[in-house]
Amino acid sequence: MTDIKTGTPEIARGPAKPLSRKVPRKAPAKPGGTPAGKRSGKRDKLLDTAIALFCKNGFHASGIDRILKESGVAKMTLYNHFRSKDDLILAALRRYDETGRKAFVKAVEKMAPDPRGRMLAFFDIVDNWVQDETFLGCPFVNAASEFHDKDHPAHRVAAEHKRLLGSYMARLAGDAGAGDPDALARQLMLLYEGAVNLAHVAGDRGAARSARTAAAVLIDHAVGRTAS
Amino acid sequence: MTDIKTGTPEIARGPAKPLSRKVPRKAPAKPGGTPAGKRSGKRDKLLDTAIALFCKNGFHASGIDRILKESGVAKMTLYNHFRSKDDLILAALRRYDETGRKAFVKAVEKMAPDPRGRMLAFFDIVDNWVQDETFLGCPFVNAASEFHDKDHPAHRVAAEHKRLLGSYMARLAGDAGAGDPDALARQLMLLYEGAVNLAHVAGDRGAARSARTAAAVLIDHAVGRTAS
DNA sequence: GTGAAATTGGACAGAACGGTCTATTTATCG
DNA sequence: CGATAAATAGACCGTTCTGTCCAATTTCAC
Repeated sequence: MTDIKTGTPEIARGPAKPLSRKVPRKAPAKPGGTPAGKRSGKRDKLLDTAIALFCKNGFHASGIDRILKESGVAKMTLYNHFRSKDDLILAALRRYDETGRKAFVKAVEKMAPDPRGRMLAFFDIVDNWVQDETFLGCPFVNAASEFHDKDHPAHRVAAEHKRLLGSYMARLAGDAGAGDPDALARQLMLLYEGAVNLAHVAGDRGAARSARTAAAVLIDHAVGRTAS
Repeated sequence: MTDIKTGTPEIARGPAKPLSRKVPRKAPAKPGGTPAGKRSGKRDKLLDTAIALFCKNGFHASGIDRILKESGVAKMTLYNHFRSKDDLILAALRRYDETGRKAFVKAVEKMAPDPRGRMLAFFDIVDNWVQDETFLGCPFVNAASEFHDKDHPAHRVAAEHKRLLGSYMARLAGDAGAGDPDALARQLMLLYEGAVNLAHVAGDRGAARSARTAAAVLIDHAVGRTAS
């Protein structure tokens, strides 16, 4: 793990040494082009188990041995795919960011066709999320909580996740005709962040619905004011 | 620490066994009434050091030995005042809640005399907070992140902290003449929570100012709509 | 089948963890 | 002063942690 005394994360820069002895098997690279399919089942299994345990019990509190036991993978397999626990944490967060964000956007766009409706759908999806019994807070907020150093890779991934989500919201705000899309998006992201965290910390089940109501007010204010 | 396998916090209920051999020295209880003064300097020092380290490095990542070294207190002194590390965490959070919330309210009331001004002052103070170089996120969000179990005492303290802050905001909203003070307060608390967390996770320095702008819109909407 | 790579289980190391115990010193108050 | 309680340093215990090493086995491409 990162040495908390020096505060220097040891895996900040990309891979230096190859992880596996040679090139990992991965795609056979047939000229015909066989679809990659299950590239590395063990790796995926590790990442799935890891992110689940990190979400449930925290990053520091989730031991390697626990992850291995739960995933049914041998220790050396883990250390062939990842350099360290920090590296595993980082990979799990990155994966969760990509898949989670894609799924989120997809759900939003499926729920409403117009930008205003999509901005509101944002909060409907959050409502579904926080009402879920398995809801354990935003994994990226949790990551930033355990890795306070802004230069820590895990914190960086968390910040980037929030930034990308905000960019999407700004695009919607622009499409909706807001005079200052970035300003509106920022305000809506405040409500989003607030809803997720109040739901988690205070156990407020209705946080997302309140956020939606407030969002509607802010949207109308921002759009109506400059559109009229 | 709490056994993460069973998930059962062992210090949920109040003190069962006395911590010190006899009654701690504390106030001499002279009939004349000598002011308590420094009741237990060591205990306070431990709590101060502990909360600082917990904020900086996290709860799990802050070892007992580190806290002792930093505070210059012997290990047995700690275990005479607190039953366990979990107990120390809890006491530190409780103390931070009380002093922090009092200071917050005091600053708000000093900054503006009227309820509407005070609701906005809320966000000015948050702005000061998050702009501070030493800002490390909300300790209670951090606590809830590391102790996900809603029944864990630390999570409970965090939830109570948010609830009390929300109650204060609701009182202001009522005084300001909002038709539904609880609803407005909830919306403003969403902005508060969002500002603190976006500032921390995404490093957004302007989050609190954006929150203030949005808060003004929501306040005017809630008050003007029902007051007219 | 053959050979190379991936995976396995388990032992192991070295450090850090929370917590206990004891013997000793320091401070406080009647 | 003398009694009593608080605080001290440090050894110590059992556990858990990340990470390493190895010999044996399985998987897969050809």
